[in-house]
Amino acid sequence: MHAGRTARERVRAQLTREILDISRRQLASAGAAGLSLRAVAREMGMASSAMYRYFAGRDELLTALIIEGYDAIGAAVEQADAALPRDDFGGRWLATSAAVRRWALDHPHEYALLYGSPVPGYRAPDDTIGPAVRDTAVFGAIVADAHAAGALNRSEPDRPAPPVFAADAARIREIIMPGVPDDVVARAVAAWTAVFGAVGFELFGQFDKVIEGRAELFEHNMIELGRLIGFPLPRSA
Amino acid sequence: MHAGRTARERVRAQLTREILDISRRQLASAGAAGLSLRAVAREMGMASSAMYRYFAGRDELLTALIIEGYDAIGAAVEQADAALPRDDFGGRWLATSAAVRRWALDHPHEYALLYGSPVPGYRAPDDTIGPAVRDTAVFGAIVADAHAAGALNRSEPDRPAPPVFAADAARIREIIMPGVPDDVVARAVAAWTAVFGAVGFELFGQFDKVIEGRAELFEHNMIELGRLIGFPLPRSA
DNA sequence: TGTACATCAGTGAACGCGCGTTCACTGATGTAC
DNA sequence: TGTACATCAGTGAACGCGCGTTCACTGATGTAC
Repeated sequence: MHAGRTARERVRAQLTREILDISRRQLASAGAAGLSLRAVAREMGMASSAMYRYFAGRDELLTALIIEGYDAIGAAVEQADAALPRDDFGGRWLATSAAVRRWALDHPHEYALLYGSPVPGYRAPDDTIGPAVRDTAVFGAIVADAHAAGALNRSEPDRPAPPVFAADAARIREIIMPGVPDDVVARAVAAWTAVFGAVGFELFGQFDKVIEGRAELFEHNMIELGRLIGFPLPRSA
Repeated sequence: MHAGRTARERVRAQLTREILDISRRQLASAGAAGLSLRAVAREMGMASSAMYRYFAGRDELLTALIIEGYDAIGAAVEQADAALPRDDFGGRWLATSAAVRRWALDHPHEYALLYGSPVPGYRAPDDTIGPAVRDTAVFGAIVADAHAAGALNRSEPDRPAPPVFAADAARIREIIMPGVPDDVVARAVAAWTAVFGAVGFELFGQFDKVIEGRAELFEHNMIELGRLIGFPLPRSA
């Protein structure tokens, strides 16, 4: 199952892959700001000028890495979600948030590229927007499914979302959370950002010398946050 | 009120300040990874070698910036907290979380240096640990005060924290949250990381083209999160 | 108050390194007839 | 099936740049007597 017909096309595809793999590996040592075409070329055993047959420049390479990264974490989250019965909303929430954490721990530098500080001097083109929401779309579907099934119940009384948020909520509803009312969208955003807050703290060192039982605390907190949205979740961990 | 007695000492202190100020400004354009002694020296109108009279090297300069950053955000949070009556626990929570967001928006690159992706090749020395908890200590005091006053009440039933978390909770109690039981510590950690998750998403671009009413959504979500801890908070925004 | 000496800030050249990007080129692969 | 030409991958040298750090030095400031 070779993608291109001619030998040239096949070799090209394979070398492009190799460049991306090596680049991703180099992110780990130098970070995004230090990603260097010359270093990649060196490891490929090619002249640095040959890189320009594959990518128009450093920024285009970065963009490709970002898109692949979003796709990878998105796929991981989709897979975690797909493994559970559609009506196990609490389980799906816990599985997807855990998948985000797992992927982040397994690919710390890619995670930093996607969700950490922006790379100075680099501006992401619009191509990255689509892949960027892949993981969030899974989460949105869980919330939408649970709401449609009438399964979102909270002991906390509901508070209306702020009026200015109505436009944002409408936009979010349209893309990933059909039929979900504003205040639930707001809580969903809160919970989803909290997932990345917890992952970021763990990954970027804020938990160092403070929190040791990280996996357990993460799951515990995800249950609390899931309750905030209203997912049906177990009483005790 | 000059710190040093001799003219030399005063000039030295002033130039050190100037180097730090220029460095901080340069963080903005080049990011932490691109911070360069030579660029700072150029802007100071000095030979690059002269920098070594003030800092032993690039890493020591970075460390100084990190420490000043933690101190600055810590001071901002302290100030926000101090402006409210000690027994207005909900207000103090909202004020401190808002202060974190405010400071981050006002100093995006410093925030990225403190809470974003680690700088590749740089390892923070232990000097940074103390200042790093200054903001968190304020938050811890609010939780501890509220708990001591018996003011933490939730509609959600309590869930015990996971057993492995006991050691972490003890450590946290000792440093910043005296007298607070494990499950409350766990929820406090969840809420505090969620603050930085929300700020990070806003600052690092995840909200671009999605959320416009950011200040309002932030405050709304902080009320939800504050309820999760059990702070007394208003019913409607 | 004045002199002799020690301390320290700042200079400028240099070392050795890496980077992104351009350009004219060689030689291999693919295509049209 | 064979030949002529076009396309494309990859080379290597070069341009112009920036970086951190070291070192021997000059000259000004501070200190002890």
